[in-house]
Amino acid sequence: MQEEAVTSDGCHLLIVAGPGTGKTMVLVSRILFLLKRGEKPENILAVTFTNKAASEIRRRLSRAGAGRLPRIGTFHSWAYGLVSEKTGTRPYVLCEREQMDLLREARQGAGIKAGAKDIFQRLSLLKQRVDVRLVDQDQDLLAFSEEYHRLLKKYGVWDYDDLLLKALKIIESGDYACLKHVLVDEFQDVNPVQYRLVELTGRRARVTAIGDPNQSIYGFRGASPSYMERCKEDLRPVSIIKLNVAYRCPQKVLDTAASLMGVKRPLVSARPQSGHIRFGLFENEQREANWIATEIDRMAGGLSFESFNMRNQASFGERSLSDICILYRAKVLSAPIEAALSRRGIPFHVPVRLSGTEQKAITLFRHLFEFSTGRAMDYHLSRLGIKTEEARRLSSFLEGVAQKRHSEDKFLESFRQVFHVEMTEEEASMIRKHIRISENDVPASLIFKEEQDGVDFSVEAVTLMTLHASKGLEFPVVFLAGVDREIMPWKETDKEEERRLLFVGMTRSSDRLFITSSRNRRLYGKRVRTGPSPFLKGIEAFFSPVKLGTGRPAKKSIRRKQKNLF
DNA sequence: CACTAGAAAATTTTT
DNA sequence: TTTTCTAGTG
Repeated sequence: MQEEAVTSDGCHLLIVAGPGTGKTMVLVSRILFLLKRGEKPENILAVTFTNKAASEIRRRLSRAGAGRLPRIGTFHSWAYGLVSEKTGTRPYVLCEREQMDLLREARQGAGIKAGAKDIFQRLSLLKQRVDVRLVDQDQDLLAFSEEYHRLLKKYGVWDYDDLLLKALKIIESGDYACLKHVLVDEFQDVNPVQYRLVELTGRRARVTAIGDPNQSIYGFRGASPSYMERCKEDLRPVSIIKLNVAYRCPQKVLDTAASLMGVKRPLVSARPQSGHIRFGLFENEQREANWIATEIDRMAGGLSFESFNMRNQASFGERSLSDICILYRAKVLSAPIEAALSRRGIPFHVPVRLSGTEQKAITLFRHLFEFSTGRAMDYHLSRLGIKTEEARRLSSFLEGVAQKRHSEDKFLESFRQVFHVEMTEEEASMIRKHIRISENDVPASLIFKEEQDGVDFSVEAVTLMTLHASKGLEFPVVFLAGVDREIMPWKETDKEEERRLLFVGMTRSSDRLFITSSRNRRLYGKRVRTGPSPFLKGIEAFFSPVKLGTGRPAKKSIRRKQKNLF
């Protein structure tokens, strides 16, 4: 099936690829196939949702000796390319923080009482759709939208949504460099504007769309899995290929996951039969966390007692810490787990999250820096509270700054002297910690250190992250923590999307899967009664339960324990 | 405008 | 419980 997907020819192609079926491999191989067949790289475009995914594809292509690479990038970088080509400028796109600042301003200007975040969320979702008329919306939203877009225009800056909308206009006009092949990864995550972009491009080019409707977990930001069905109508003629063999999960995990989704025919595992699924119900989140920590300790060969050096060579049956991940629905749930791991001296890493203060400091620096590159100068000046006149007189100084590749400190120092911009030492150190001025790009640009370095999975540490962040990753040992009522699914959210989220979590495992839940949980300072997630009902038959609280497998009273679970 | 007290919210995330 | 938001003061 993979080969058929790679070499399919003649019309559009929809590849339905379940977890671990070799989605990225097929995508990369197909690009190689097209290149080898003589397609010019500039006629091929591969679209992803994240820069990380784009780099991964680029990396794999290079390693396979692809030679000159086709265009590979996110939807937004594609849009950015179209817009800058058309307008002959380099649009300045607001980061999240800048956007928030601007929308607060817009909220003031429009005199709206409703919460800023709330009204903006609504507007953004609206802008991701093509089938809604703004005129039909309520007065507050209308007034807000008008003021917000007036500000964007005034400052000459863009937001992400507008970038895509403008790109759509360009594609609609037909005035763009022709493509022959467009390949879209994670197709189940497209929002309406992105879908329309692909569909329109598909009238002149061949589309290869790869995705898995069961892994659509971004409905809250406008995505809809329905497009995987809809494209069968819009992209014609289309071949549809399903990849049914999974190379990651053991059969048992696939069967359980299929049962969760109500799928009749589970994927077929190509792995040697292994893997078991254990379920543990605990009294509270402390016990749950302790049990997870103890289990990891044991699996990794007793970290508490072994010497540090022994850790790297996991002996037979033992696990390396980097093989293990703990997933949870929301970041708030990680605290007790982090504490339990720390108590046992088990190293772990969590994706960094920037505090509000850090974001603020970084944005301040971004304004300074971007101002010096000469883009959207009025905008940055207005944010910094510097008069335009004052700045103009210093233009010669500025020319120097962007070119000289100053270190972050030097850069700041220059600005302090010339503009008297105040910055506390605390802020400066936050900036140093997270931001670097790129030495490779021309013109120079800012780089988030974490973004560049990413998570280093070779480090001997357990990985903690949200279920969402785990999509696309794979670990031999997966713990799904806090699979409770009210948490999974989260409060009043879309149940089916939450179900898919659990599906994503379960299918990260290439060997062992642990699911834990708690009867009581402290959440936002309140103790709430939870208990197992309703999603687990109906699939418990696949689990081996864990004896409550102690961490020992329940050998004797399995039946009774199972009855008690719900 | 900068600061702060008190209120209100608190997922999930990328660009 | 902790962080973020916002209106109101200085």
